[in-house]
Amino acid sequence: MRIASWNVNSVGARLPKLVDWLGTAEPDVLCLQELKCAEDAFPYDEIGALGYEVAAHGTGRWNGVAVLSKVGIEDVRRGLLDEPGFLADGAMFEAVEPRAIGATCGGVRVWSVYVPNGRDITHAHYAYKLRWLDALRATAAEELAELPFAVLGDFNIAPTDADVWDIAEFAGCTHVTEEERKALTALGEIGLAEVLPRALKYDVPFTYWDYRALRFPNNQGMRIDLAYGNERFTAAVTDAYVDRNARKGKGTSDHAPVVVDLDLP
DNA sequence: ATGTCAGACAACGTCTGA
Repeated sequence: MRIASWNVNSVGARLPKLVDWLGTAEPDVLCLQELKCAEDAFPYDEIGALGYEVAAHGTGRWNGVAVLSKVGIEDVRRGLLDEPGFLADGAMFEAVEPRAIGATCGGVRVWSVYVPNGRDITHAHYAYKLRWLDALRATAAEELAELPFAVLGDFNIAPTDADVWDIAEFAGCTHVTEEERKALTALGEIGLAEVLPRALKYDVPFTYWDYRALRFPNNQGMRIDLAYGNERFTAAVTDAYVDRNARKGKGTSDHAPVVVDLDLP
């Protein structure tokens, strides 16, 4: 079974690239992040024509996650256990955002997650990010005993200093702090381990390169799209890689897909 | 060079977020 994850930065804008990629990579299950569309505006027909069922969780302009599957979708769960919301500038109330969706696909329990960015360590969005990660841990802890189980998505955290092109550039920034990395360690403490992908080129399998400043041609990237699985999941992994080819050229996402191959009993 | 995208909006340019 092939399970992948991709932050597409708008499923509408990315539809031609997404259709192409599904045709060549042929994942059985694909976790999407940053749909940037409402649930009912998802391109179900185009994706369904390729043989995928879809479970989407989205409200419009920001965020949005989905699971696509050729091997069935059951027990869909939208949102985390006690998921915190965010009080946006000028908003009257805190809003829970569409950042997590879980589903059982072909006997594997899969979560597609889009962890809050954090913006700046002094910003309320950063505290929100840490609270959100705590809710993710609690939700995973509740579910991971059954079935092969995995959480895949855009974590907006580089697990080690080597996972950014130049750690000196990130002094005092989000994505590389001790607190954020502790949240990843906490996933380990409940029984999840990271599936480490191989790079198709260069040493580090970066998954994200800013559109600006020629970051991709200069390979100034970050490895922030991650996959964590329980023992039953990780023991079945036969290969994992980042498909940086999907980041090449015009009209691409700023993220590349992470692909995990499994040989499940 | 805060350098590029994407989406929404009383809207063909400016804003927010990444």
